[in-house]
Amino acid sequence: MNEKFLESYNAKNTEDRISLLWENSGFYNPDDMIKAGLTKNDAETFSMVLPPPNVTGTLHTGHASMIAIEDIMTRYNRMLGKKTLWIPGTDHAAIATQSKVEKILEKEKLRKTDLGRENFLKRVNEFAQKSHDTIISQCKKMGASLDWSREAFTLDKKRELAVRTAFKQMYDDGLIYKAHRIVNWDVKGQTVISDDEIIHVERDAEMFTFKYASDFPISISTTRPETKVGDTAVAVHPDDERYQKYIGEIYDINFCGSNISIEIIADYHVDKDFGTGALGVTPAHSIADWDIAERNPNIKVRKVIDEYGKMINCGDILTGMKITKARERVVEWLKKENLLEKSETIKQNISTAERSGGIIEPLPKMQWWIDTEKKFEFKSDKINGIKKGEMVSMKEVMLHVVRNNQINILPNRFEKVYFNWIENLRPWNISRQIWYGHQIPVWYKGDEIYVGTEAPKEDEWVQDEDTLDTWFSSGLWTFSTLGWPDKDSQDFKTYHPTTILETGHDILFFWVARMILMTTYLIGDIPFKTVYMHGLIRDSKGRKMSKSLGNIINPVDLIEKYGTDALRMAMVVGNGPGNDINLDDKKIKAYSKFANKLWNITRFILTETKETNSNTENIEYSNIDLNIINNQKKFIKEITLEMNELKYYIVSEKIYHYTWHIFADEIIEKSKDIFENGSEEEKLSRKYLLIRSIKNILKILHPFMPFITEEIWQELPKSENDRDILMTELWPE
RNA sequence: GGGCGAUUAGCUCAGUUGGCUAGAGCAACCCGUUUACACCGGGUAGGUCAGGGGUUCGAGUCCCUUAUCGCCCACCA
Repeated sequence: MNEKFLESYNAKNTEDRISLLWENSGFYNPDDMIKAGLTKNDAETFSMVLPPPNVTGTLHTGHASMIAIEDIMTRYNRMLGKKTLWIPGTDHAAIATQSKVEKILEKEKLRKTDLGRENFLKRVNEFAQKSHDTIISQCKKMGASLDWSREAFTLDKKRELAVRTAFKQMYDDGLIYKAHRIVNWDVKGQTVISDDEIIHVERDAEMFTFKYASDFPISISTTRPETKVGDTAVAVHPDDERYQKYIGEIYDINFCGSNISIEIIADYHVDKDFGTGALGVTPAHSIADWDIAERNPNIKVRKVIDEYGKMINCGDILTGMKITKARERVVEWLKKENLLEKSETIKQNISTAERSGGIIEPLPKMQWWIDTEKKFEFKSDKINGIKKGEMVSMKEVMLHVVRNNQINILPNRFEKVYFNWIENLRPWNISRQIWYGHQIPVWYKGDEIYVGTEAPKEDEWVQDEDTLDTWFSSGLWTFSTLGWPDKDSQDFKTYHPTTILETGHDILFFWVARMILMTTYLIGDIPFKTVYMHGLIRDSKGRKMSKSLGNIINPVDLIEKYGTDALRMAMVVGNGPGNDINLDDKKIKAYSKFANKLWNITRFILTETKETNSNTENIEYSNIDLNIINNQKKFIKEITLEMNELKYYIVSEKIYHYTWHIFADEIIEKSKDIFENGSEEEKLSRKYLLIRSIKNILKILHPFMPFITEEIWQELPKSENDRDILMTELWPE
């Protein structure tokens, strides 16, 4: 018996060493498993991508729990004998990373424009590289059995080809188009963002009720008086008797120094009972009003706010003013002109940008869009219910594959959320006015336009300056990591579609939906069969972990303190799909005790079975022991079923319970009596039983607590039936 | 405004298709140092399963309703 068993279990002295053993074995890579004869060449496959962490910093506890669950899936399936591939990678995260670096530059009193595009990108790349290295080492500390030989980055060369290929195909099919439409403009971040990157924040706002002019027949209400110089209509409900007589009339007015022309129109969108029942329509600076203008094509669009949040094109008084200043100025003017009728404080949801925190200023702009409603020719016969060549829209396919259960989302309730999102999906704005990301693969030369995977050879072609929404490249992730667009890629043929996608429910729309969109369109197939959504990790009081609360826990600190195995168990036990869990130090501590318990169990067994042969097959077991073996088999059968149903949160607890309270408290305790008073046959039988049991326990516990189980396995006497590395063992029956 | 979730022992939570005499970990209390383990063992106490109503032979589990907390979505100016 190795001397280390004379002391308590020491995770610190064990985990890095075991990590190296696994890595050097090469067995994270399914090809090496096959070469070594440990996996059959024609075995069933299990494949999964690691949701690529953003290179914006370090991993948090949420990542740690994600890695724990996914590694359990991976190790379990590997032990089932499947060709098992878990692909690592990181995400460039465009806006998120760029804003992070801009914030760092701010401290140096620098702006990105001071550096210029090239130098700025150099800074971002340095930052991203550092962050990447930290993330990778954290993944390894967690025991993640990721195949590092296949590591990918959303912004590397191979992924660039995938992005450009996808873009070109969508462009050629007319699904990607350039259009002048109203967008969500982030004044602070100086870029457009998509609808999903908006965070609504409730705030107090002043709502003013007034008339444009004393001879204007209808009063309107607004919280944004400054935008009223951009009004081109007043909309009333078609059935509103108060205003019907005015519909169709046009009024030319001088409003706060600006000449405006207002047509009174009817639109069903207007709520008769809200405010005055009449809505001042500002098509250029309100998304809802833009829609009204689209329904009423004679309504003009007048842009009065520019990209810097300043008033433009609106007369001498306001032009050049900042928005907030202009608001005060208009109110002042209204008062002076005696037009203001009412002013009250109301609660209002204001749109802010997820990353910069700046207020969103809707304004019209030329941008690239993806049309999810336009029909295209479907590419394959792989989706039940859609035939090759059939004309379908992305929206339809996205709904179809989940409705007809070709993709299952767990827990099920998220399917409803998913459907609701798709049904209300607007065109997806994919261009960003930032520098870090995939530059749009479009080149211009005068009026000519070229879209392709490479720049045109001749001179004078200038590439579009915008970059793509980061989710465009992550949408391709399940297949861009497997060699697509190379149609001969062996990985793609073998491992796509992936078996499962495990991720947080906060990125259901951002990522999961976009992967389904991209894959069904480009490949004509699903990206994964099952979506498993884990919950958020909160602190011990159930609060979200955030910088402002100062309650962020670094998983590496927890690992230092309790060991990775204990942390993994704490994150898995009781953590069912979709539910948030509170992470308590006490819980992790409990599982570090469990690791020690297992260690002591091993010590006892090794001491008692010194001279026993390690082959436990074909033994004449006593009746008592046969009974124990049968119960153990029943137990393994039971948890195997639950493993297949992805119920790790139950299985982990059951193994804990079995190991401690059945195996240690009952079976081992009674063994002492047998070794003292039993017959020779009974003693021998019991020794074999203990060896057999500990091996089985190590195997079933291995996906959950890989380090300690491997460490013990390495010290156990092996028989010819045992494999050298527990990670490569087969799941017991 | 729409949708979803949670409410089970002092604390954190399990409890899948209705069969439970309702479980686990931590905390508490009592006993125990018999060589695997005091990071331990044996034991005790603690719950009208948020409230109310219903379906059923039977409900923590299904239905309705109320309350509280939380989350997501939404163009109410």
